Amino acid sequence: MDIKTLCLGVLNRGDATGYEIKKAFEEGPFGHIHVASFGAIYPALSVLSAAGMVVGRDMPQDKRPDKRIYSITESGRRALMEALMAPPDEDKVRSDVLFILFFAHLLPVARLTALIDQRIVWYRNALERMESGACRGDHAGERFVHGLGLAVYRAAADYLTSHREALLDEVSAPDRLVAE
Amino acid sequence: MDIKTLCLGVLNRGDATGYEIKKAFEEGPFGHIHVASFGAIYPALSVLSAAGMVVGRDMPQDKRPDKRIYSITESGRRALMEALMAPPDEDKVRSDVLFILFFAHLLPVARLTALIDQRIVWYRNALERMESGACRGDHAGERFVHGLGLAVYRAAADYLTSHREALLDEVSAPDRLVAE
DNA sequence: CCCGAATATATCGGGACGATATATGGATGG
DNA sequence: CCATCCATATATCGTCCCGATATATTCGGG
Repeated sequence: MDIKTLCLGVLNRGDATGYEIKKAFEEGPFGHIHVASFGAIYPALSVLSAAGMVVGRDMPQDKRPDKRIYSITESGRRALMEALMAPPDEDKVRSDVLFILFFAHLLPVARLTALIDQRIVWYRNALERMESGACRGDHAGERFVHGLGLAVYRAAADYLTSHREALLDEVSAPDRLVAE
Repeated sequence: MDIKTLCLGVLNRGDATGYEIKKAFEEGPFGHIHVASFGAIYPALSVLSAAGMVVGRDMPQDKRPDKRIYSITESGRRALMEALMAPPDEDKVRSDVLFILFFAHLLPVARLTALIDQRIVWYRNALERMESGACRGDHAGERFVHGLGLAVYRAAADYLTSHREALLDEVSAPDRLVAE
């Protein structure tokens, strides 16, 4: 799914600035679905604008930098629908933390502890935010995907909490030195 | 985590070719942790080789294309350790399917059904592969991360199975036409 | 009072992805 | 029986994206 389609998807829910689109992929309704960077969003909005799939209105602000509020057009909605009907790519995950934890036996126990504890905190914060309903929508699909995100995050947080001790015990066991 | 580090991580578990490294990120022990493409792996191995962090031996084969088997060096292990001690980046997820399902109210019910059912099948296959132990390792961290992957995939599969009907009912309800 | 965080847009370089090329053998199927 | 696809194996190349950086201002906390 290219960035242009992602922007159209966000704008289909309501008008937004580039900055607000970014937030939708950070802590908003798309938080656990997709990432997107400024360096991709702003050029994508320019291209979409030139193609007539979105229109932007400049909103000068006093106490803040000027905004440009984008709205999706009929042509944009058609392009979104077309993209939604195309065969989806495979999911792509990149987790530095899991990669590092994979090599737990090579790491100091203090680092392992910090890594796992920080991750549990991260999940707790994400769950709190998502449960607060700040990013829950009206449509069936939004609630379905939101619920899936909650279920997955809860499972991960539970696993980390319940298996944390066992891992730390295992890597700090005395026979580790012998095996080494 | 850049591709060079990912390659070093795989090679730290044992010698491998570029092709085998790719498979480790598809169906191997890193399957649910990280993605990596050929177009990134082969150049990374060349750079690592020039830097002396891996060494490659050419293995001519009769009935197959020739292989180049890489091994990690002491210098490569140091570089891996250094990368493992650096602060990890945030997790990055890209899920076309979840993005599409988010707009369930815009899609034909047949497409929704196919999308969800295919996804359930995908999770079942992944779980079967992971439970078979083909990609379970010896070290504590490998088993920990493996277990986390299982827990998360099971939660996702369960959620999809148990909420599938409700979503399909909701989007095919008669009042959908009225609301439209 | 200053520093950092938040709001807001824009650009640029480096790097990864995905498609494609090449070669071949085994399996699947019409 | 032949054709087509899949698996093995490496390599390159264009396109797109990420992440860092620049710029400007306001608000809140230490």
